[in-house]
Amino acid sequence: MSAKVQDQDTENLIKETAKRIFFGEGRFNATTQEIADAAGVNRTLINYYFRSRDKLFEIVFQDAQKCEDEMTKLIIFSDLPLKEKLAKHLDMFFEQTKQYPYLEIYMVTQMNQGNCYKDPEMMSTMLGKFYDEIEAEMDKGTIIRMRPEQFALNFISLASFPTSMRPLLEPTMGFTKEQFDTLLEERKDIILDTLFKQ
Amino acid sequence: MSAKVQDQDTENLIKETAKRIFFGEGRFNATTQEIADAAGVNRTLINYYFRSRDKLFEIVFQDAQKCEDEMTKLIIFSDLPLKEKLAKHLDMFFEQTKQYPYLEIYMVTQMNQGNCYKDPEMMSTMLGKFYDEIEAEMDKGTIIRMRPEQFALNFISLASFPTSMRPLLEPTMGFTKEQFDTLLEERKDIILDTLFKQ
DNA sequence: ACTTTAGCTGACATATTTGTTTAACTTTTT
DNA sequence: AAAAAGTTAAACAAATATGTCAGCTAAAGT
Repeated sequence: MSAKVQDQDTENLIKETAKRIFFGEGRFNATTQEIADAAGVNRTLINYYFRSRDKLFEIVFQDAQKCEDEMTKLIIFSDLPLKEKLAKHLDMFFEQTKQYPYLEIYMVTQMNQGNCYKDPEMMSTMLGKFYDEIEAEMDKGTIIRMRPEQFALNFISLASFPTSMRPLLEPTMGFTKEQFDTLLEERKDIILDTLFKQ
Repeated sequence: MSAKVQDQDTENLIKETAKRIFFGEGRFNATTQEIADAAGVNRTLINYYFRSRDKLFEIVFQDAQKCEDEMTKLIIFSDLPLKEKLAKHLDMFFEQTKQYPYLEIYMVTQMNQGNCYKDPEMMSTMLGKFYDEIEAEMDKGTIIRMRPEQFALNFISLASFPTSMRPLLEPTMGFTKEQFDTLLEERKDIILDTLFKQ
């Protein structure tokens, strides 16, 4: 039993380290040796626990993706008014992308290579519900009229882009790490103000 | 002389092919053989013209980046009112990202690995001018008040995200290629309507 | 205390990719 | 026609990364 505990420990250590290197630092081409070094374990342990580098990557990827999806589901299906729902999603999202800023970017490069794990069923259910709520707000006049898909795109753009492109934006716009953090903290309100009529 | 022309042709053919594979198709790990095959030339020609795969990549990358920068400069320093300036930038930008959707994403992964070629001098000049114009619009009351950096982030987010994340968004949101194209074409007006008060 | 076994390691074999070299062949230039 | 530049093919060396395997170690079970 406690053998299994130790197993879990090392296996998990490798997994978490790989996740950090891949999606926290954006080093998608990191070698098994680099991952092993970062985790402080022998390289062959990666093969021992995960068979191959590809499998490790796959597991880590699906892991991170599932985590994000669960949260999104939880918020979307909550009974809050739309604006509060979005506010909550922003909180969660900023937290998540702070830890793994490169996850979305990686998903983009993989999606077109056929490595996709999104559940289209769930996705369309969630989007449908989301679109309905957006239309209702437009009827109420709290947001300007447009196709709900466009509103959804606006929201996800305003939320995702600054975090997922941070490594590019921060130096390009001449910010220090601290300044950019401040900027991001202010963004939650900015985004809601931009999306909803004042 | 015409030897040089032929030289230019093949050299350019390789360059353009590599650019397409890297930043058009997002296959950042494409081998020299794959590039040569796609260009219909012998693999060793890549070494002949560019010494190494890395040099080729570097040249192609800087090339694409310079192209984008030139356009941006041209528009930013034009004498149009802000809203029209942004409209023009959107036109240019959608055109560019349609051709090389993966360019920005790649820049993100490279920026933090130290491979950065942005001119900070020029950047801060452009941003300064941009911020001033934004403040002027806020004074006029055509956009809601916020730090100009936030407005800039809003703009670049709304413009960039849907195109640079297209490979992810299109299937996730359940669009066909045609539907997504339509969506993007509508976006120019949507973005301006979202950023400026009605 | 002894055996078993999971966890772990070093060495090796293999595959992939890259860059170089040499020799031929073609086209262009002189 | 000769020379030069462009191009291809084949062969090779070197580097890098990956996966396997036999065997070692230390903890768990008996």
